[in-house]
Amino acid sequence: MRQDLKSARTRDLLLDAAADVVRDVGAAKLSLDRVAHAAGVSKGGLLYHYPTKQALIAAMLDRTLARADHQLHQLADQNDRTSGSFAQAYLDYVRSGQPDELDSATGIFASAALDDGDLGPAQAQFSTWQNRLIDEDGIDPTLALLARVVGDGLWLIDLFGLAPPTKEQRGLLIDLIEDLLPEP
Amino acid sequence: MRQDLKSARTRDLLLDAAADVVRDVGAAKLSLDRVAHAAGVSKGGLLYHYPTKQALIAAMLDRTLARADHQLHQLADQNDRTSGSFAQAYLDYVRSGQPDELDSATGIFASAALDDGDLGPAQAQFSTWQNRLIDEDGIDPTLALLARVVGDGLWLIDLFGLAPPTKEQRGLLIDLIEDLLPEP
DNA sequence: TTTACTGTACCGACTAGACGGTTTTTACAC
DNA sequence: GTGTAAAAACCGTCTAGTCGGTACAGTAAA
Repeated sequence: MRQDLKSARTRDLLLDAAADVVRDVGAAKLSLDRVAHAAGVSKGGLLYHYPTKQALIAAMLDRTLARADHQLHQLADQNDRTSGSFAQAYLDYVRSGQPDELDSATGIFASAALDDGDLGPAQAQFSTWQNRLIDEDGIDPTLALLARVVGDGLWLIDLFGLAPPTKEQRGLLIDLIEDLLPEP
Repeated sequence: MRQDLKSARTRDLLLDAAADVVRDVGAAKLSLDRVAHAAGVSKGGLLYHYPTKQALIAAMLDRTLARADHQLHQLADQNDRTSGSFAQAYLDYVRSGQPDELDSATGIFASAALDDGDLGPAQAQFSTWQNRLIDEDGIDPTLALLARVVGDGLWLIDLFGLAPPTKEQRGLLIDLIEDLLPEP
């Protein structure tokens, strides 16, 4: 239906705007007025789609997690390994550095920082990834955990800007871990 | 001077209370009234010591970083290695899991989440640690970076509760990395 | 007629910070 | 030691403003 398409487009636009606001002025100054204005939509229009601020933030988080999950699975399918393909994907995901991961981070960040801060969906998603790595990736669980912790570590270090390593340092680190993984 | 002692005690008390508030109700609901009430002090009294909310948060962050830095150096002095003692300390710091690291995290978390979110001091501190690991620890820089990223990764995963690994998994992971480090 | 909005006005709750006043502690003269 | 004046530490209220959410009347399109 055209309405649904248009509606979905506006809803995505609103999430984009909310992510922009978080990136530009910080999660604490994420207000409905600001998001509506950034999206070129009236406050009433925003509330038509997301009736509460909590709903808006939950949607940001959902989209963030869905996108990351999709990209991880795509990366896992691309590399032709008999085992460790998900661990490999985890490393591939953070190899290059900060492309739009910062954008992706805003969902989690906003949800964590804001009022209720329901990180439940994020915790569930990370738990799923962790299980997939540990139980179903066919490699030593400790190696899988290593890939996961390094991946998440680099990603979170980038998110907060806590002295992120250079691209070269990052590349060497990931090379080192890939050498530990069994042959494809 | 006695004033200084008493004053310092109250200031510490206020920082403790602020950390409690962040832990109990979340960083977004950290208000001056709440902190003052939690500390058993009036709002005016709080503002006497920390004239703005920003100053209070900055002080939380400072104390958090100073404590972590102190503990890291203490751990580094304890282990008798000719090289890699700081990397070893980094791993020791996160081996056990969440003792009071969550408490330690509140400073960074609150600062990041709240209004201005000046993470400058934290970024500087992490940068100092990173340099110390890479340049002065006498081991392969990539191994040093590995210890750092795994340490920070586990710590940040704990902070957000993003499917933290069990104590056993954590122990095996750190054992694996310690095996990679050169003999003491 | 339904969907998808716009635009404005408004309410109640909350909050940072200012401010004037009060108690406690310290410094020092005697 | 004692009195005392000043400084430090602290109290409680008030103000100005923000923000989430509601309400509602209207509009354009399908």
